Amino acid sequence: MDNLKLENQLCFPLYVASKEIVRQYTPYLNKVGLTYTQYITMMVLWDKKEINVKELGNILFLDSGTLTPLLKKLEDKGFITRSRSNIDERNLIIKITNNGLSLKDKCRDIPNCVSKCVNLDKEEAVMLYNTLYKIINCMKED
Amino acid sequence: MDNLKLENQLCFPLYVASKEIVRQYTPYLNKVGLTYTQYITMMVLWDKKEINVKELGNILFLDSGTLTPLLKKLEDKGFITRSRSNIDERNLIIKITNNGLSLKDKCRDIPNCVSKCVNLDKEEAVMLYNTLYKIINCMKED
DNA sequence: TATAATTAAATTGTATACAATGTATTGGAG
DNA sequence: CTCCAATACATTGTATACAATTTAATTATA
Repeated sequence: MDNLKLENQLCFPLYVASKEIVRQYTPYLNKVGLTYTQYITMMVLWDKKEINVKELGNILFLDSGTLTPLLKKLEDKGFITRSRSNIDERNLIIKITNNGLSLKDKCRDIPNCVSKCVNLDKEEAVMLYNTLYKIINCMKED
Repeated sequence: MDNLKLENQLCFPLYVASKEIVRQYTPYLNKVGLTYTQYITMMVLWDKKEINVKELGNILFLDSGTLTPLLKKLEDKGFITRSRSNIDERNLIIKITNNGLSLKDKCRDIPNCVSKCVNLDKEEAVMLYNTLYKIINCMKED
């Protein structure tokens, strides 16, 4: 068995499924003025209201090279504010605005719309979820 | 249950796992002078020797906007050639070079190195593989 | 057979990703 | 208190991704 054949890779369907799922989100997210990465960033903010870039990066698995320009765009759109911490000027505090909070209502149906395109039964979805986090945690350790 | 919480998403661990796996490949691929996308492109070429951009895009789920610059880079590195078809000048034929063929030997151990970082038992891996292709096929239909 | 429609790549524009580097701030050792 | 290491974020450079448009070649149709 050739271990350098595309059909024998696990990484390839992972890479494709990830891209294609993100693509399914795109038309819905366009309507509310978000990209996929901006959307998951807003999810953290809907939950935490306030967070610094470092913590946000830890949660989203993204670094400042990705987050800095992305957060500036979310600020331009009026969904968040960016301000330095008084306690430690190195920290940039991201706060959600009222505009950003009310955006959540507009996104309410998006997860359902997308999950309809992915016909997994609940058992299969739970299995996938657990396996993916197992992979992620394996790699976190290094 | 809040369907806009990050922990309740299936797409998010998929997105993270995909990125992090690709990142695991990076140091090994650097040694042979490839990026991840170039690597999966070479996998197709190792198998098929010759293919046009359209077919390649269908296999890899990538469009010409991604492939055109990528294939130019692979040509610069001497792993492939790019030439128009005589039968239909619209088609660009990608052919693997001897240099590209011998690159495969240098990549032989890479899948094993990476899979060591992902501690899945065989049953779990097969399940993941099947679920991912199920998702991909669902979305192919639209 | 002229012309319209289709197709295959290439190009353009926008938005990630991430390694590597730079910069400003803070904390700690002497 | 001073200098040095560490930390947080920003910047730079390279490489995807993909929607939308353009260009060139081919096919279908009136």
